[in-house]
Amino acid sequence: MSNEQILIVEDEPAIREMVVMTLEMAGFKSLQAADVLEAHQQVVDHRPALILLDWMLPGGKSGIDFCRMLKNDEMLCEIPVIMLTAKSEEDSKVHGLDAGADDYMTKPFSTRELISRIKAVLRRSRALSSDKPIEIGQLSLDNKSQRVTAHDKVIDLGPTEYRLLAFFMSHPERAYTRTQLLDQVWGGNVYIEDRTIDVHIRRLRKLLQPYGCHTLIQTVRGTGYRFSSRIE
Amino acid sequence: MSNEQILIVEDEPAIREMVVMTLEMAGFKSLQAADVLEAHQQVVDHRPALILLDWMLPGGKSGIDFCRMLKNDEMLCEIPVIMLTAKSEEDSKVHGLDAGADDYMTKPFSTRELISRIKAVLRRSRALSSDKPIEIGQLSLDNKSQRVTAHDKVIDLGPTEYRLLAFFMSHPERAYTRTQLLDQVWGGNVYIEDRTIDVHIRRLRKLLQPYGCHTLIQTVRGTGYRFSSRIE
DNA sequence: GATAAATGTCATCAAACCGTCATAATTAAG
DNA sequence: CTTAATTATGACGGTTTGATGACATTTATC
Repeated sequence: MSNEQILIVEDEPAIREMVVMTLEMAGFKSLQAADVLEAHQQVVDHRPALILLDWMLPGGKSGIDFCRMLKNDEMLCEIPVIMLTAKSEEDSKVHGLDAGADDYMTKPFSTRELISRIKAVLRRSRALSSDKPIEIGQLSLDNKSQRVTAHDKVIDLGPTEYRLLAFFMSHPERAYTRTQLLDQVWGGNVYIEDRTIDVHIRRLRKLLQPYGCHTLIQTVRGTGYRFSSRIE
Repeated sequence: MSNEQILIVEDEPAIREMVVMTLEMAGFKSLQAADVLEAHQQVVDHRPALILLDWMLPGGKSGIDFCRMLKNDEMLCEIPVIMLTAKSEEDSKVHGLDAGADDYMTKPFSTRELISRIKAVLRRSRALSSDKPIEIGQLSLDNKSQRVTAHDKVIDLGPTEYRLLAFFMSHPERAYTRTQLLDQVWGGNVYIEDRTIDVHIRRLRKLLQPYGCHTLIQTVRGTGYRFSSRIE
């Protein structure tokens, strides 16, 4: 049921048109907005499946603010957001992710890359709600029964470890800061020490160790952690 | 596929048409309704084998209300319901199940997934009304004679324990919250304490214990319970 | 109407889970 | 090689959660 609409929020018409073309060639329907106000209208009216959001926008509110607002809205926070930033604003990567964006891209980007990222994000955002288990390496996480198995053996995780692993497995191959993990796994507005993450990572690793899967959770020094099936 | 009619309740004609097409390609007959009023009419007139129900509907009554109403109706509560929700309303999956829905899907969804879920739900609902008992592990539940046996010995269960076990055995390998169990087993809108579930679980386990089947009912800490033949 | 079975609620207990800290180990930089 | 920064790890106390037994009320049965 590909009623999938993708909203592109971008002030420069040329870029917007280009993206729309790309999207339609790939079989997506698209919506457009030139500023935050229009964007908000479109989101409320059509509930797009994904939002491409320029970091710099005219008017009082920037893209980051808009993203924050979305992610704080109970009804809208599940819509995945890909932030678009100019190369000179590279630093904004971190800020973009902190605002709750699901991915970011630096302009200029190739149409191929755009489509592939969009598909990746959509796939990810569906993964958890689907009733098929997520399988990575020897690990299999079944959200329906809330159970994790490795080599067909059931691994008994506590609630928090389960949520943490579920997040990692639905967002693999990318590093997250402790703050991001707190936001995503614990949910916003918690007053928890950053370092507590270390302890939960430790516990998770310990539980995965007997199955040799602890190597999947990798430390990214100076940043945080990453779940990856690639060997470090 | 026999004379099975599936009712799709959805206000947007485009989506409705697409679903109808999908259903017919898979060999199902279909009925349509755009709002709760029409839906009710169709249900009374044709008694469909299954209902696809949009969560958001125009008019005073929402899909959830309609579902609750069905599940409270002695005559209609056996008709399985699959709730359709927009992606951004993901939280509603809990509420959907709480209202007594048998499954939920988030839009947009693939036609393949739709058909597979429909078949799964129909299979489940047939299992209970079929002549053949449900057998899991050593346990056998025969809905015709309303009896449960293990190793050919009859286990004497109270009505509530029987319904609880019947629900579990027709929905294995999935974690349910206490609230969901209340709505599914006790029927919607009951004013019963969540914790009461614990007691019934306890009673059920105690009765199954002599046959070693108590391990089938598993605690999912922080969530609720699960019926599973896989060892923990 | 009396007895027995079934059911919902509560109080209590034990286990688990979680967040924090102190300290050890590791890594990076000078 | 030293030092500073960062992460790993073990332990602790408080809190939450589920298990369990007892009890009161309702329902069914004779």
